[in-house]
Amino acid sequence: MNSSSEYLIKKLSQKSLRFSFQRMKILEYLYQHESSHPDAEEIYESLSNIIPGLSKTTIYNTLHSFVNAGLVQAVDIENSETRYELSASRHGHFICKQCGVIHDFDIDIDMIVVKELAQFQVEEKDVYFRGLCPNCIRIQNETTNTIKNKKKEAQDES
Amino acid sequence: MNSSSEYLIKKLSQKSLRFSFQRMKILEYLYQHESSHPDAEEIYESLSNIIPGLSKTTIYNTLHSFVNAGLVQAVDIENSETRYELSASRHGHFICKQCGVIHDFDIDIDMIVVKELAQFQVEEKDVYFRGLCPNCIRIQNETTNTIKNKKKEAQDES
DNA sequence: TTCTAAAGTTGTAATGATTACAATTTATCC
DNA sequence: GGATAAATTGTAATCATTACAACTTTAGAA
Repeated sequence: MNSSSEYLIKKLSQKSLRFSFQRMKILEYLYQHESSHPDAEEIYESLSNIIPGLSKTTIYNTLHSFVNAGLVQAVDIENSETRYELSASRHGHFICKQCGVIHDFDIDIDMIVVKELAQFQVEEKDVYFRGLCPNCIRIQNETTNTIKNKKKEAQDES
Repeated sequence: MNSSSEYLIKKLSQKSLRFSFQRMKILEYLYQHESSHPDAEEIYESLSNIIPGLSKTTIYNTLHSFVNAGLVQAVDIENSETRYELSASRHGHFICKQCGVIHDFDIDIDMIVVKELAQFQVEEKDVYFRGLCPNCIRIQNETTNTIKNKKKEAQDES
């Protein structure tokens, strides 16, 4: 057992969770794919190659355990699959409506204090933005220009 | 056809949508249940009594049309069903993890400008808070006190 | 080290919101 | 009134997630 496993064992036991190879690999996967915000399916597909006989139920169980323990955060910006990321400093999430890419952005969410909610116990704050990412804006503009040019050509010909 | 239907016809035609009894009733339902943020199922159950033979597909189709037209907003604070509300001034949504009630709160979302997203085209901004509502906090405290009292009684008896 | 109970894993079946689709009906425009 | 595109309906399919029961592994006690 290597040192990173020992570190994880400590980390997990602090949260009353037991160590397992599956859990180690799932957490490792999230660590190595921080920016892509993988969903359960993606994690399952990738780890199936490393862990023969891995069950998708394990992926779901583990992710839930991690979320409950505060190790991992669920990103529910899509109404289809839940995506996951390691718990880190709070930030906002932008999702591109076109290509689906999720982009993290810094935002001081703790700064957002709502007087109206004084009597409420606010435990989680999520800021979700939706729109077009720079890449998709560029593609859209190129397409629009092509159409305009085609129209112009047609007019010139007539 | 009464005046409110005429108003709706105008409103719908502005969005290139046709009038129908179903659409009128769905919009009416959302209007009369603004604070409860109903989901498709709830709308369907309620309107089935008024519109015999109503199809759930119609509820989904209509809600999608309304959202596309900007008449209605989807609230995806729960990872299960999507809930709906009439488009109004932007506000935040708080959901109670215990009882599921959704509470709207005023927040100047337009104020939230993220320099990092200058190259992005931000079309929608959602602020979702999660935690406990005042009512559930009260219930929780009462339960806790009851347990404490029971423990104390047990100690006193021994 | 061995034993044991609790926790984790697995596979399959079920759930439940949402969508696809084709037939029928309806609204709008001429 | 008739034509046409749009809306409605009902049924079947989809797909992420959960329920559950049998089996395996972990962690701590003996």
